[in-house]
Amino acid sequence: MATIKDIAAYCNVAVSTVSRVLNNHPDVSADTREKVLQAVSDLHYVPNNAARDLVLPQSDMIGLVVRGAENPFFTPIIRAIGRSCEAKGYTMALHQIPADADEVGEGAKLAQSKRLKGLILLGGRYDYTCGELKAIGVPFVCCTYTNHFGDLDRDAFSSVSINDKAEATRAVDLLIEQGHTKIAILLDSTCDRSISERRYKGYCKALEAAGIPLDEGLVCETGSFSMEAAFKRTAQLLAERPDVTAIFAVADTMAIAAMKAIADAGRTVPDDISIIAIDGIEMSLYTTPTLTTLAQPQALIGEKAVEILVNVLDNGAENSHVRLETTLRPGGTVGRVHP
Amino acid sequence: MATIKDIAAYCNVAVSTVSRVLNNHPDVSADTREKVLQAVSDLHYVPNNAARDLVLPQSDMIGLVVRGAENPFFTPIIRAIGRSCEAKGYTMALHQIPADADEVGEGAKLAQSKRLKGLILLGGRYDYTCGELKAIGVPFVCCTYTNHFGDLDRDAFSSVSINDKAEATRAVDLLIEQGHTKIAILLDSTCDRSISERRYKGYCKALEAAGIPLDEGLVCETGSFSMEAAFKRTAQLLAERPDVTAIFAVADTMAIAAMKAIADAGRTVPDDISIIAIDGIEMSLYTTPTLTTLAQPQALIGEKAVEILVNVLDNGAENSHVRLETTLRPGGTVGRVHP
DNA sequence: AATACTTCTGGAAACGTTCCCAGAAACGTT
DNA sequence: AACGTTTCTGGGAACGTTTCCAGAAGTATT
Repeated sequence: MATIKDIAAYCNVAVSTVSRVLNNHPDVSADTREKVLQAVSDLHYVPNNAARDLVLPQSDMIGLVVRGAENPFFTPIIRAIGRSCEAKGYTMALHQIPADADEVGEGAKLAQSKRLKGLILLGGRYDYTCGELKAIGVPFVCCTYTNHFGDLDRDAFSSVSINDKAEATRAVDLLIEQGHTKIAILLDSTCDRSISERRYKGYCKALEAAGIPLDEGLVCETGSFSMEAAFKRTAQLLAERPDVTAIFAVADTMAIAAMKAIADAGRTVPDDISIIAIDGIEMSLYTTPTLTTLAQPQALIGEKAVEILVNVLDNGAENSHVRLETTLRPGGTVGRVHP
Repeated sequence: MATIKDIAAYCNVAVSTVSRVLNNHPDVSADTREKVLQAVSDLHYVPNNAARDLVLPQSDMIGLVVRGAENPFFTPIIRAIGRSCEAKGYTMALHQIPADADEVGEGAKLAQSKRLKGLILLGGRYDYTCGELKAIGVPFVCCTYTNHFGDLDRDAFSSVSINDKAEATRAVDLLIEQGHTKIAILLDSTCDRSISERRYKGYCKALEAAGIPLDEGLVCETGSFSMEAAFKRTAQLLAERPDVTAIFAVADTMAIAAMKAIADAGRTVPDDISIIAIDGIEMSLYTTPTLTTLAQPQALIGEKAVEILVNVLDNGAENSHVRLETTLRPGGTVGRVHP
């Protein structure tokens, strides 16, 4: 509860002097500095952030707004962002928002009310209007957004993500190479502008290129992103379509839930059903068999996001859009089709 | 960037009037209120939190300091805390700290610099001194701490957790009931005052009660909490001790990693090796076989923590210590020992 | 018509910082 | 001895809010 004034009174100096000591300004004599520092520790002084933020033109805080933080895919990204911010002299302020909230709108309010210098948006759709974007005023970067901008103003923000459509095609191609033709896709929804939609498009593209007609009965929407929904939807698929031989899941968590449903149905991975996913979460290294997945460079995503943002902030750089590539993490869940 | 002054000027009223409107004070006429609200939306006004926090005696923020947020066990707890805070009119401020940081010390600084009303500490050890605790001044509750207070002043804080020792005993008893005697324990460390230490004690107690001598070679410390470490340590155990028939893991994540090591070694769960754990994370529902675990009431832990804290905050209640019980979630990883 | 309420509004202090500006003190140079 | 430098220190404004206090305007009561 001690304030800077108490410190000043305690050692008979002016508040401005105390402030100088606290902020490591050079023009203060050695013994005054020591005296003040002593008082700080004697009185257990801790600076009041509100006062500091109020007077400072801007904070050194970068806001990280994450929607759906329960997804373990985000964990390493969040950590990387935290670390990178620190390395660049910024502080990360983490803000979780519910899955049904509007990420950008929330971020805008947050940025203004907390005087954030920049914003990183993680996880979510990008179904906001361009006007809202510009109104924010603070630079921001969208992480793991899709690469399809639609009617968005590309120059108004930065982004870092994989090419969802192309990577999905790659994943499905791997199944096709093994002779699969009855390939199901497991996704939360094909809803407009979602990451799933882009991956769904990639799935369609791969099928088309291989001359496999799209089979609506193999498109499995779960309605939500939960493992439970993925589990149930897979069980339903297996019951309805005994001919399916492979599943492409748009997320590792979904794939893991699907594997359980397959096992419960008395089928085997990969002998009866092959499965591949995109994400590369830690947990998917520990399934049996190990999940075959296109691993996203999670740490790199976080680092790049901070790098781009800080570049805009410190050097006035232009907004940019970075596309990263996944790495195939070969597991044991993809096998040759059995006739 | 618009301030309350801009609003006041825009519609020819005093700043105090604007403030009243913004804070829903009753004593302001209907048309003035409307005029101000119009200005607020015209000028895209967003209140400056720093200024508000500065003048207010205390914020309505409850700080949640979590160490090791990458552990999926915490996810539902965090969500429950967020929701409960909201329901009680408080705002949760989430603050992640690195695994090597001192949780309480960090929390103390945070609480003071951000004028938090209360603090919830999640995940971590309790190896701090009592003096530090008291110095904080703001009420706080420790979540998932162990129930052994040692030299701590019980009245200085609240806590909510399971009885780690007793639950561990219960878990190991379940293995013993199935005829197992060569039971390994998988933990990060038996380090003083950690949760693992308490569960280790419970393990020892169960063995002793059953007349099984403690076998040092079956006590598997991993050194860290990571899945990778658990995986490697289990592989080592299986190589060194072919006689082991059961494993008690102090956390679900560790158990899942262990199951992978067992599969890689060509052994089967539960036919060759039984495994049981404590925690009950979502992912452990999707292993094959489903992990048998003593599930902690994660949501309840979060809710209780907030309830206790708010009770102290709002009603000046005494600190209290709540012990919750786990629920056995029967899976398929525990079987009768084969001779 | 005077008084006492009620209802609404404005002025101003306060919160704890930072930072600009002015000036004191010490020192060297002419 | 007078003057410029340098080094350090103090005073005070400013940041954007909230809230107390005083008072204006309107209404009801005597």
